[in-house]
Amino acid sequence: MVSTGASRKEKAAETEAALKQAAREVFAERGYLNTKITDITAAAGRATGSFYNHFAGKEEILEALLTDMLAEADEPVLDDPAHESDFSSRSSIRWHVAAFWRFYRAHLPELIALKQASMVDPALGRRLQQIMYADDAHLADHFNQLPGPIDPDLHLTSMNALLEGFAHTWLVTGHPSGRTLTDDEAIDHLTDLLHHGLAGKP
Amino acid sequence: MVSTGASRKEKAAETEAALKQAAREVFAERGYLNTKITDITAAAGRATGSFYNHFAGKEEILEALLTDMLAEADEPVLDDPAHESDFSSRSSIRWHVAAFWRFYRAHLPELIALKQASMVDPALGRRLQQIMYADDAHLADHFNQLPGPIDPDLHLTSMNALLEGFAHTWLVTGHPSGRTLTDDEAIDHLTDLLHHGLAGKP
DNA sequence: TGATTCACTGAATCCGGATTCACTATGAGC
DNA sequence: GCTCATAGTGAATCCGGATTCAGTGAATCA
Repeated sequence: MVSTGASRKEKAAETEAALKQAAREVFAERGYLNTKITDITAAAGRATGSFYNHFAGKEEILEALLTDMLAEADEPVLDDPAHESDFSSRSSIRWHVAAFWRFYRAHLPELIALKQASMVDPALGRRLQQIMYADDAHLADHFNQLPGPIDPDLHLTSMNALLEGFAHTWLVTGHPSGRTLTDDEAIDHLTDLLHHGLAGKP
Repeated sequence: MVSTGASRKEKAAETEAALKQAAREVFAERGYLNTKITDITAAAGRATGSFYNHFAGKEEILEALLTDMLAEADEPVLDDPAHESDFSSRSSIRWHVAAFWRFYRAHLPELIALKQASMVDPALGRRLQQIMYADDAHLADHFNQLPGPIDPDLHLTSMNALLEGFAHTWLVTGHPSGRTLTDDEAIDHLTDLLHHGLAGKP
C-alpha cells in the first residue's frame, strides 16, 4: 500500500504524513474521542501496527498536529501586526475576529480534537492550551488600552468563550435550524457584539 | 449498606436517590466521561450490579439527573418573569445573566456531564439540549424587541457561547491564574459586555 | 407461619479497542 | 550479490470497564 521508488526515510515520512492527514480527516468527521487507532490507519491505508512506528498513541499524534498547525501559522492564534494592535476601534476588533475566524475554519480538525481531549483530560488540555495560547499575554496588554476600567482576565476569557463557542456551534455542530453563515456574516456579527453589545451599532 | 426499617419501595427509592446523588458528586469531581459505573456505585455505597436495577447505563442516569434538574426549576434555563422580559435595558440583561449564572452554579454536575456527553455523542447531545432549551423560542422573541436589525439565531448562539464558556472557565476548569470571582463580579462583567461591548460602560 | 417476590450483591463473563510482536519485504551499505 | 537494518504488517494478546446472573436475605402476602 506504500508508494514505491522512494528512499527509506522518504517512505517513512510519507507514511507519517499520511497518518497525520488521515487523523485530521477522521477527527473532523467523527471527533477525537470517537476515533480508534484503526480508523486512522484504515483511512491512511496502512496496517494497524504501522501507527506505532510513528506515534506512541492518539495523544501524541494530536500534539504533532497542533505543532504543525502552529508552525504553519506565523503567529499562534491571534496574529498581531503593528497596525492593528488594540481593541479600541471597530476596525481593530474586526481584524482580530476575522483572524480568529479564519484560523478556526482552517483548522477545524485540530481544534475539535483539542477541545475533546481537553474535556476528558484537563492536564493534557492545560498543556496543549499552553502551546496554543502562549501569547495570550500580548492580548492582555491590548485590553489595557481600552477606555475605562478593564480587567484583562475577564475580557480574555469572555472573548475566547464567545469566539470559540460561536465558531463551534456554526462550524462544527451546525445550527439546529440547519442554517449556515458566510464568513462575513459571522465576523460582522461578532464584531458588532464585541464592539457595542446587544444593542448593535449605536 | 442499605439503611434498615423501610418498606421495599422506600428502600429502592433510597438506593436510586443515593445513586443519583453519588453520580452528581463524581461527575462534578472527575467529569462524566471519566467516571466508571463502579465509581458511582462505590460513592453510593452499593454493589456494582445494583446500578442496573435502576438505570440502563450512564446515559440514562444523566437523563434522569437532567429531568430532576428541570423539574426542580420553575422554568428551564432562563426564567422569564413578566417584569423582565426583554434585553433592551441594562437591568433586564443583568437579570437574565444572573438567572443563568445562579442556575449554572447550582447545577454544575449536570451541566458538566451534559457538555461532555454532547461532545462525544452529538445525537444524544441534541436530544438532551432539546430537553434543556425547549423554550429558547421565548428568548428569540425578546431579541426582536431590541432596537436595530437583530438576528435572533446569532444573538442566541452568541449569548449561549459567552455565558456557558465563561461560566465553564471560571466555575469548572478554573482560571489558569488561580484567581476566582464572586458571583457579582462575574455577573456585572458579563452584563457590561453584553450591554455595551468591550468598551464597557459608556 | 410458610411461600413468594424483590432488590441487593459481587464475582464471572463479555467486549471493544489499544498495544505488541514475530514475521516479511525492501532499501542501504559493503 | 550478500548481509544488515528498518518500516510495514496484521493476527494474537492484553486490558479496563460494562454488563450479567446465580445466590442471598428481607419484606410481602396468604
